[in-house]
Amino acid sequence: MADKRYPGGMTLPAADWLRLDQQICFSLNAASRAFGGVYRVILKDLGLTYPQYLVMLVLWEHGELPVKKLGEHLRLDSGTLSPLLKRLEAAGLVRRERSARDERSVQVRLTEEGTALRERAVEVPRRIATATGFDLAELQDLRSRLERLTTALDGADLTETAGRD
Amino acid sequence: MADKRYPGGMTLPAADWLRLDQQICFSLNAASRAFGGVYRVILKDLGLTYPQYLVMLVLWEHGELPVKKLGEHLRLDSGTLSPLLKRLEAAGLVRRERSARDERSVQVRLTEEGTALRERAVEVPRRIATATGFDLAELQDLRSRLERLTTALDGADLTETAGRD
DNA sequence: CGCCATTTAGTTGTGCACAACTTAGTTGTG
DNA sequence: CACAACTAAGTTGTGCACAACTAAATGGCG
Repeated sequence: MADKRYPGGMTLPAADWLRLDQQICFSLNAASRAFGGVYRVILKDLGLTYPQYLVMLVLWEHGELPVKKLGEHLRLDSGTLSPLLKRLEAAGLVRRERSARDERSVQVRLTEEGTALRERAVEVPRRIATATGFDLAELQDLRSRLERLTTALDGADLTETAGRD
Repeated sequence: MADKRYPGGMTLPAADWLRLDQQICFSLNAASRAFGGVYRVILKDLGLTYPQYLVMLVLWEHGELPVKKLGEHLRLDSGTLSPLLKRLEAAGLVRRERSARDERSVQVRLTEEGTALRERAVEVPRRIATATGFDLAELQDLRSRLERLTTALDGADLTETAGRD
């Protein structure tokens, strides 16, 4: 119980694992929130929150989409998207309408105003990138590591439940 | 406006920046939430949420702390911590008491139950690390990159406001 | 001492994430 | 066709993040 074998072949005392774990999960969490803070300031001009901006990015790239597809792109479910989209609609940036072909589905499409907002958003990424202090290669590298991490976490087998064997 | 110089000396069309930006901010966000999902499952046994676990980690490492110091460690303010600590107190894991020396300050300390929970928590980090599929060196490296990122973002000068130059 | 700026927690309100559930529409099968 | 299984979106409830604010205590400074 004191030491644990690990993929890299290295071992650490369990007490140190607690500290390391704290550092890693915390850094990720902190970086994510720091990012959110920077976006919050920069997006204020556009009247968007960070998650709303992500939705708009997807719509600018893919055009009209059903809520379901939007959720797949963003890894979000209708519980999060429904109220968010309602706010975007209230802001006049998107419209939601039931698909005629499949009445279960709701198509989300940009309004003229929503499409126009893209012009004002094109400068956001550069400002964000500058704020990170990272160069392009580093950002790309970080992105690929994070995607690998997310894939691993999503596919992780967590059945090794506490007490049982 | 089409191309932007960038620290690394590389350039990209603005439209591609929008896509890249989407990828990077989104991967960080997604990784953070994927982490949260894994923690949620693993911490269920301990009756903790992920932010509550972070608070417990700090308390296990540093012992009794005022809310203010706790917030500095976790990059959180009282608006988040106050209700969270109230829930931890309701769960019997911590106690909060006004400092006698400075009555503005509230000391947060572990109860016996809270201290004892550490024994059951020591296996969490290993399970998390395994779920990431990363080896120790990669995790350390990722952590240091994320910390550098957070520092840069926190210190970023965002005064380059929209319209002006 | 009296007064005011500062500091520390806490409260309120908004928005997001997510589990669990509801509602309505669709599809497959006998 | 009837009916069960499934699917899409929305709703409800809990908890977190954060801005803006309030309340109370502290610490200077004239």
